[in-house]
Amino acid sequence: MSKDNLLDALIEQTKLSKKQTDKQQKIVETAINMFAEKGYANTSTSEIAKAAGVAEGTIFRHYGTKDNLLLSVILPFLKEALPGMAENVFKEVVTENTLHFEDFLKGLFQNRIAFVMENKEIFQILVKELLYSEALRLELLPFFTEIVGKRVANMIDLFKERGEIMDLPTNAILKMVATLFGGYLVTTFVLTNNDDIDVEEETENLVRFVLEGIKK
Amino acid sequence: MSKDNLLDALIEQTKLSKKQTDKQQKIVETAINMFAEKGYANTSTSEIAKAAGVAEGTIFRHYGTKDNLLLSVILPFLKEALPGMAENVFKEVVTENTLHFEDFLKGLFQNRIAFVMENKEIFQILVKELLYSEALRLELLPFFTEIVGKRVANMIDLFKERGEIMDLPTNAILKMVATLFGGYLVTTFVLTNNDDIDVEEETENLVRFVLEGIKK
Amino acid sequence: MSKDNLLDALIEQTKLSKKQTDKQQKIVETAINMFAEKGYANTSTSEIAKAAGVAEGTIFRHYGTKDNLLLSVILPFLKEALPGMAENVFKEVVTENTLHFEDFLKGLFQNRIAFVMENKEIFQILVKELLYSEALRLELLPFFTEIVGKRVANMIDLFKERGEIMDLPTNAILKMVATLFGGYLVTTFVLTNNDDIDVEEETENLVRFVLEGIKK
Amino acid sequence: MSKDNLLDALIEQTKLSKKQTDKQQKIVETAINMFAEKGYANTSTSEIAKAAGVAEGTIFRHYGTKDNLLLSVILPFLKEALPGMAENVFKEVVTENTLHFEDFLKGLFQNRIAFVMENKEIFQILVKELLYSEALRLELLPFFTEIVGKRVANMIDLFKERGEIMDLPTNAILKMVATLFGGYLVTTFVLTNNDDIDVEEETENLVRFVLEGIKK
DNA sequence: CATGAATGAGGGTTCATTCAT
DNA sequence: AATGAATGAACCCTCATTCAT
Repeated sequence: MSKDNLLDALIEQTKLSKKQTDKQQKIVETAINMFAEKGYANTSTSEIAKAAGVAEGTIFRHYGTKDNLLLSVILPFLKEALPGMAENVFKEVVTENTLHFEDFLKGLFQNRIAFVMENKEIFQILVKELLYSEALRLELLPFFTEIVGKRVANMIDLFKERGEIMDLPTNAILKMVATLFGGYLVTTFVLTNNDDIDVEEETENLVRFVLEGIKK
Repeated sequence: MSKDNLLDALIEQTKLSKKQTDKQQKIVETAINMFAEKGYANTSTSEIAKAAGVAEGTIFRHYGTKDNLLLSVILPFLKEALPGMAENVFKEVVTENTLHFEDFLKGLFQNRIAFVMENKEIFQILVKELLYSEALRLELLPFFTEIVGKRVANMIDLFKERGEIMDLPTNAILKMVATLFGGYLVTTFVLTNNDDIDVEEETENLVRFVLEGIKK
Repeated sequence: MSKDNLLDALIEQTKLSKKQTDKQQKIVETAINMFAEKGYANTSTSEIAKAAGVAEGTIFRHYGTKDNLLLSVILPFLKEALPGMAENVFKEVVTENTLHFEDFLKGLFQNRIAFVMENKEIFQILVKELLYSEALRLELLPFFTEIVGKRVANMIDLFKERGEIMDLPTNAILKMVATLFGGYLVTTFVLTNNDDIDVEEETENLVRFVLEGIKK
Repeated sequence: MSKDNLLDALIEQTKLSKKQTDKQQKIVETAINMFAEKGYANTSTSEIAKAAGVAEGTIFRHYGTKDNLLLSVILPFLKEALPGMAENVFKEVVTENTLHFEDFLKGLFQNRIAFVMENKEIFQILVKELLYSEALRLELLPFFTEIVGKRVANMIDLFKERGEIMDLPTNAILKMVATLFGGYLVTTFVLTNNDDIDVEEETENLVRFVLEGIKK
């Protein structure tokens, strides 16, 4: 990561979104596939160029750096996954029908699983690089905790007040739920490459587990 | 991973365990630190050599390839973590005092957390490379499921019969527990570098969550 | 230098002097600044294009090659500095007031210092590339000796006959004077970037040194 | 120039002077020839490698950087040319036989001309890069003025007191002499590649010119 | 057993130049 | 006339690996 500040890059990119060339699109597409498959460090720009049917120089004309190409792949994903999510998702998910925490959880899980399924490859890249690059980790994790964590924490607090949730520290609850759901996403979409998933059923299982555990 | 069969390598290594030179020990030690910190792909053999106070040739004299050095780092860990665990751990954990599933779970979690804490760096390497290398993934995951999964599944079955656990498919239960515990280990020891953990308390939280969920 | 013959280029250019576009002018201007500052080899056409506010293609549309752009920068300077000088300068400098060699020398030095000061950047480029490019050197130096050297030699001969100058080989005298004056120009305008110079005084010093040396 | 401080590099290098491999020697030799001929910027490391009969990697194994290779070429030259000169040369040159300034000047010129002749190619490199690289210029020129300039200034002062030299500002005199001699070295050994020089005679001419000028 | 010089394939990147628009 | 996307050769540099000592 050459960019010092991911957020700045994110914002800047939103502005710049000049229309892409055909070649550019092909490059990004190819890069996504290859990064997802073999990891960023194990994919060479010359491979990408060849696979994209493009001269290697073309990559650098558009993205300047390999690092930057990675950013160009990740940022649009983050842009939709994080801040966007914070607002839109919760609007979608939390409606009048959300009578119980269970409903909220189902909505959230289904929505996010669907999103990751649609962007599975970028999700794979992100997870891999998050583990491999401390820089990325340091920049992204707090950001994530801040934006997403807080919202969910609020919901937990809300339903704690309504008496639906155990009287444990919100943070502890949040951590458990996040760990489980994160673990689920990584296991399902990165470790094993499950393509046909019954989202409904998986969600059901996750939510039941979160709420009731396994004890009879 | 150049080795076609991790298991063969594992077995072979056990035999070969010829006594290590001082230099060899220093090399492996250094490699562990650097692989854990920067990832396998981002660590060069020359760096390792320099940091270990050893000539670069020495590394190749002992390990032949860089890949092989990685194996030499990972295998002893696996050797203890997997098959060894299967037997010894369960012996330790499942005693006459294990009256309830809760006791089993506590014992297992505590034992494994302790083990990972003792081998944190190798665990980091393993997780990172598991994501980065499909070869490693393909070889290790089934192996893991087979050896460890089965044992735990047996325990679940046992306590299902005793009426302590919900009447859900054993696989589903296993998956939830594994996802949560795996997610916990990765989050705690790879994503964030938590050094001071109250194992007792963390275990308590995990077990309670697994058993009862969060619903009041 | 791709052009085989600088003189031909020079002559040709004189004819072609078609009116320049605004863009063209901006390109040349910018090129002069950047070549002078960082040297020809260290300045890329894309840098020039960006700094000139012009598309990179535009440079090549007008100048064909980077080499040619360099020529387009240097040639007009040479055109005025060399053949032009030979005639005009000597007309200006050698008048009825030129009673003594001292007067001639003062006039010549002042005139040329003024000229270089007005074209300092191109002079810097020329000196640098003269050293870096043997082709340019081979083409320019004989030319220079021929055109300028001869004229000055004639003057030296003239004043030798008048008994004002030592009875040494004209060539030896010429070489000394040229070395000193050339060294002066390079030191002052290339090596150190002296901006405020008392031309009068500097000339005075140079001339006195040439004529009388430093011995009491 | 990546090294921030040429002096530090110079000092450090003196210490490190570990014995060179045959290949190393060949590399430096070849680099000297090619840098001198075509300039640093126009010589590629692959060319050097090929010409030296060495793998390109070998260059970088020993010198790390192309910049560093340049330094390895220049520094030993400077080490002998500058500080060494300051002491040794003046000891050689200024003896009891140095009755007059003329003697000093002859000694100095002859000695330095001989030195440059012996190291003609490195001298060419140095001059070229001095013009091309502002960094090098900024670092070297003050250093040069300080070490060498001062010594000569002292001599000038000495002979001014003895009444041998005109009563002009020492600095003005120094500048003239330096400009002439520097100009002479550059013209003779860089601009034109004079191989057979009658050092005796050239020195004679220079000294006479410095002392008496050209006026009858 | 240990060294470290040497290798050469490959990596990311730059750049002058071309050409369709 | 002007653009700027595209090119591909060349550039500097890294690295796992080999081998003579």
